[in-house]
Amino acid sequence: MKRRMEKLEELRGKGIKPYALRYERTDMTSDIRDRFDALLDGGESGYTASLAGRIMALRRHGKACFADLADSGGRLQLMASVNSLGEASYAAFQDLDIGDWIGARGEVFKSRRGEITLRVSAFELLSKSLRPLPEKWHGLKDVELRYRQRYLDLMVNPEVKENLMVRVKTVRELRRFLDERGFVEVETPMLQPIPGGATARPFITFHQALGQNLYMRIAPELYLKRCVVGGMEKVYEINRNFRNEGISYKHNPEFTMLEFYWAYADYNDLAAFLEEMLADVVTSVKGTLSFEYQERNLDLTPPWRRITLMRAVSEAVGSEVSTRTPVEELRALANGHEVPTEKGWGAGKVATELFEKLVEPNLWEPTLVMDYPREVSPLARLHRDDPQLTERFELIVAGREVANAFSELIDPLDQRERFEEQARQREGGDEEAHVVDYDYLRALEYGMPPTGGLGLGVDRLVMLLTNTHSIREVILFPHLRSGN
RNA sequence: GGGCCGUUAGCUCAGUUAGGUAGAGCACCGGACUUUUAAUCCGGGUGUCCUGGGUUCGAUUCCCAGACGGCUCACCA
Repeated sequence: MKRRMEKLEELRGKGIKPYALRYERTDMTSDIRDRFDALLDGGESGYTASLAGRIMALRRHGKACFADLADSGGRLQLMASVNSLGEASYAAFQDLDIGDWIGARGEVFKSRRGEITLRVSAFELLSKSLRPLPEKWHGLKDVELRYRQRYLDLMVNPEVKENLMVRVKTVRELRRFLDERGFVEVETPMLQPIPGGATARPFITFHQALGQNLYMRIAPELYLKRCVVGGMEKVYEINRNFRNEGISYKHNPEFTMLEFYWAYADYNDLAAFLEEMLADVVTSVKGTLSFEYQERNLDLTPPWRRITLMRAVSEAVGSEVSTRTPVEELRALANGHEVPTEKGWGAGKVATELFEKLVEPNLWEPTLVMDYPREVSPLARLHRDDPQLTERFELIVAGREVANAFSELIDPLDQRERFEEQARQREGGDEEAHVVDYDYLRALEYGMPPTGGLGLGVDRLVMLLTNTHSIREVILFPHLRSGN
């Protein structure tokens, strides 16, 4: 770094500006590589290109010098020599450092060893790099540095960019799929006076002018449903949710969620739609529905297995349980399987806990778990055949929840009761119980059409598609504790 | 928040078994070299051994506390 600062001063002394304004680029390295792939070894193309990018490697050979130039399309070799540049300019080229941004112009040829190369006849320094790059061969492995200085990770570890592109494509394909089916994307508040739509601890912030607390949203759900009340029959939003919970390999404080609401549809429609959507999106992104995840095969080809939550729990505990099973019996089963319970919990919550501890981690192939208990689903419509259940399902893949969907609760009186139940749980010490949202109740009182709604964890889907273990591998700048 | 593990050069890592302030490869600096591509050859270690305290004649090494990270458990998606 010290040496490079000196170089910077030397350059300025020679009247060379180390930070240029612009450069007239004619081609990307990828274009050149595709276009002249068929050139014979040692052959000339007769084409003159201007490339721009960062120098990633330098191989100096006295009166000739090779460099690898990286742009967003890839890398291309440059060759500079006294013959091509002249003495003075060649000396300046030799003085470049790995990491410098340059623009280079010259004819494209293929070297004797078959490498497509630009013979530099003119170049200019576009931006001087003052810090040495991480090692070219081993790259940057220190995970802390990789996350804290992601720009370095992006520079030297190609798979980081590949994973990012899978994420970009996934989001793009989700949008395309929904747009093609008449859904419209809206933007609802990130700052909410009442944090609703999920049960989670929110981040709290304060609005000075209003003199009141606002909460970073934990879900867009209640606002999207207000859109449906207003007559928007197919709406969606892909954006961040914020939850003030623990950080782990599958949790980041801010994460990306797709939520859509579809008027006149129920949860059966949603299940079929989800199968179609993921099959379409994943095929577009990966070219296949069957791929490896964490050294096991994963096949997302629909139709997916469907099982009710009570059925799954019954199989796991080895005895029949249903919504008629008394809470004491469920507790006894939980104890027998070393699943801890808390005293305020009802039968529905205990059954769900049994499912999450005993069944969910073992569901590898995509599975639609149907009919969650009423007690754990304060915004879902009661099941048409059993009022202790709701018309709700979750999609579990590789042991993790990927999507959550239900026939929406549109009955304002029922919704009021459910909120009041949640309020009692809150008073009983459950900090994450849902807060009553009176304005939302008022919206429902104006009438909401029968609607199906679905939420999909985009980061978790991308983790599956990139075969990554940690959510931090699919989020560009994951949260870490700030150092001193 | 709990448990376990880790932190040494710009990067990737050795090492101090048993206390005497440290080494390799790449990168970097000087030299040779006009088709190399992890270029090669010759010469050169550039360091707050995470931080603070303790023990000791002496600590990067041993002890204690802390910071940050990883894995994991708990909460959650």
